[in-house]
Amino acid sequence: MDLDFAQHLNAEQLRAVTADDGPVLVIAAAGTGKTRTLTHRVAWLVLEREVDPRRILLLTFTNRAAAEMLARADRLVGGHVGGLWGGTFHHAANRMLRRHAALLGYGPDYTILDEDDATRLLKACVAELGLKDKKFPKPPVLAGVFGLAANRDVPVEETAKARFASHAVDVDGVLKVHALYGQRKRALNAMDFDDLLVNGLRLLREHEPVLASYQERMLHVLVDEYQDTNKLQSDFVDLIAARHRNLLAVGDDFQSIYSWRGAEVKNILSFRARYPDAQIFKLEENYRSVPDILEVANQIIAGNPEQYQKVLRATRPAAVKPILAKLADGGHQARYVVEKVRRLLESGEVPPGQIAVLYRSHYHSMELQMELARARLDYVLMSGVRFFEQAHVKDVCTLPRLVANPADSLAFARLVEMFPKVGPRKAQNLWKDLGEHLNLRDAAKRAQLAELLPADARSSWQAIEEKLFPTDANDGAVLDRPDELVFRFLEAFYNEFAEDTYENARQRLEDIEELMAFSARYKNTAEFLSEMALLTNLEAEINRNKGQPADAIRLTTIHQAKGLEWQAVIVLWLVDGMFPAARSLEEAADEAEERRLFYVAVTRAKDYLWLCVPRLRKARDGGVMMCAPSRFIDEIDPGLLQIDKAGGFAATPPRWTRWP
DNA sequence: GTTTCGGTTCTTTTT
DNA sequence: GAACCGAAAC
Repeated sequence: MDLDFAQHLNAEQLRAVTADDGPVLVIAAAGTGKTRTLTHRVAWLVLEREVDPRRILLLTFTNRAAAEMLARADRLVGGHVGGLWGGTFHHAANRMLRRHAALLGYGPDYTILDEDDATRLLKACVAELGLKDKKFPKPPVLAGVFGLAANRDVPVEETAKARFASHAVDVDGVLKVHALYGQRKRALNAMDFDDLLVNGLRLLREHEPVLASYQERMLHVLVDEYQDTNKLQSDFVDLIAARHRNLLAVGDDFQSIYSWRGAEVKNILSFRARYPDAQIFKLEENYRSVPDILEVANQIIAGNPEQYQKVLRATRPAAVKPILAKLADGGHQARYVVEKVRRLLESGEVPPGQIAVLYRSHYHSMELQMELARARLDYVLMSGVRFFEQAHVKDVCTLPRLVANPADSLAFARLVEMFPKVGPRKAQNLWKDLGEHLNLRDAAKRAQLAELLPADARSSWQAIEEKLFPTDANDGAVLDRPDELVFRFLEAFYNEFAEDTYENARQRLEDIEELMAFSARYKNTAEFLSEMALLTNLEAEINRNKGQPADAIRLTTIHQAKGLEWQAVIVLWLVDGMFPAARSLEEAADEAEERRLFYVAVTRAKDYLWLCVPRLRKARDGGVMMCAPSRFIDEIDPGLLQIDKAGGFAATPPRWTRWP
């Protein structure tokens, strides 16, 4: 099959796509066809260089990016990229680890702990060590410190000391928690997200034959969003690519927004130092945005000192100026956005799916959500709580988890704590009495559990026992199918439990229906559970709307908007303290990253851009406080923006909820 | 001694 | 919302 590469690509892109073997770095500014370049590179390798797709490794930052690129590459080459390894770093590591887990002392069916699991386990560790104290860091904070240390490949002690420098924190205690947490994970046969990367790297470093086989196999390694790789990830890439040295990294240092997770812009800035023979290509021609939006973007980023100087060159004709909307408060902002969205939709020029509202933090969207609901406008929320991490989803996955990994104490505790008269304490004692192990295939073990449960809880369990293990059927079959397992669990217990527990039980049960449909796609329970842990809500959203792309307005954080584009973009709460976020300024003292985040937001827009600046925000005590416009707004030449004072609206009337 | 319930507080960003 | 805390209920 013939593909005319020169016709599909501009000169810059074509040079990158057809580059010779050896290390290649592509600096791709926003909207310059980064994905196009990567997908065409894959097509080029397969079609022109006749590389077997199974020998190409494509590492991406999100599952969505991987899915999109694979689909596009597949279209380009006419369906011949099957077998290409594509996915996130975590996925790639997981894939290797499943195969070689024993080498590191794990069972092949190790459980992946999501954030919620990890936090619970940490909490238990803190309690066990008797460190529960007002002044001791909370589990999510500890998780953050441990994660940062792991991802930067730096000792926990160092990270903890730096993080708690200004507080009198018991660093010794923190280290003890870390050690115990590690032990517990081992006992559970479980890895958290960081362990996947750490152990993936260890596997390669400590087991020469494994490393050699992957190095030999991966003839070409392509990495997307290279500016957001951390130490572990860049080491991983360097190791895998060391044999053939066909490494192509694509990224944009201006869009590095994950340093808080250990990402190092240094990786992209020092690429040439590590690969002196690297060919470097720059993509600067922007096909996405109108010139005024690009000019705003260029001015924003000019405030940052970076090494790869580049200017976005517009290719589109001039159109409307970006709008700076001066608003009274959050309520006003919400009504203003609804009004603008309405007008865009009425004009017929912009479909709902081409409108996005972006913000720094999830909670910034609360008022708008209410206003959109009131206006009966549909929206899709890429929300804070991941689909798979919602309480009800986790509840129904306890049985599959125990089947896959009988040592999974977290799943066990979650399961029995749903029963009456069983709380954390009882669950812990039960687990001990069961020998810290519950194999559901073992009838005697199940009987033992029934025996140990308090009377009120026993009937709950017996209903489950009868549904799951009817005496006449052959036992194992149900257990191997997560959808069937979940379905029976619903019938025996959870439907009723949900009705009693949740106000919105119906909606939650609908989620579970979706979950069952999703799980039916997987061959076995372990694989399904891995995917569940590694997919974010963004991908879940796509799965849920499969077949019919959601034609609704999108509400999303800027972080999750990375790599996406819309005709119309509205950015909320451009106010000092919210954007830039006060916390990120004090903790990391890194204004530059917040500025890059703003740059990412602005460069998502193709035609229309609104920057919203309310004057008042709610204070913690329920009152209101004045706020200064974001410092980033001041960095933009006022002549570039059209000011909208939105005079037709009034501030939200105060609500007298409390007598002064 | 535990579980359960009701009220209060607080929200950065994600695999 | 959901995580936390304190007090009532078993």
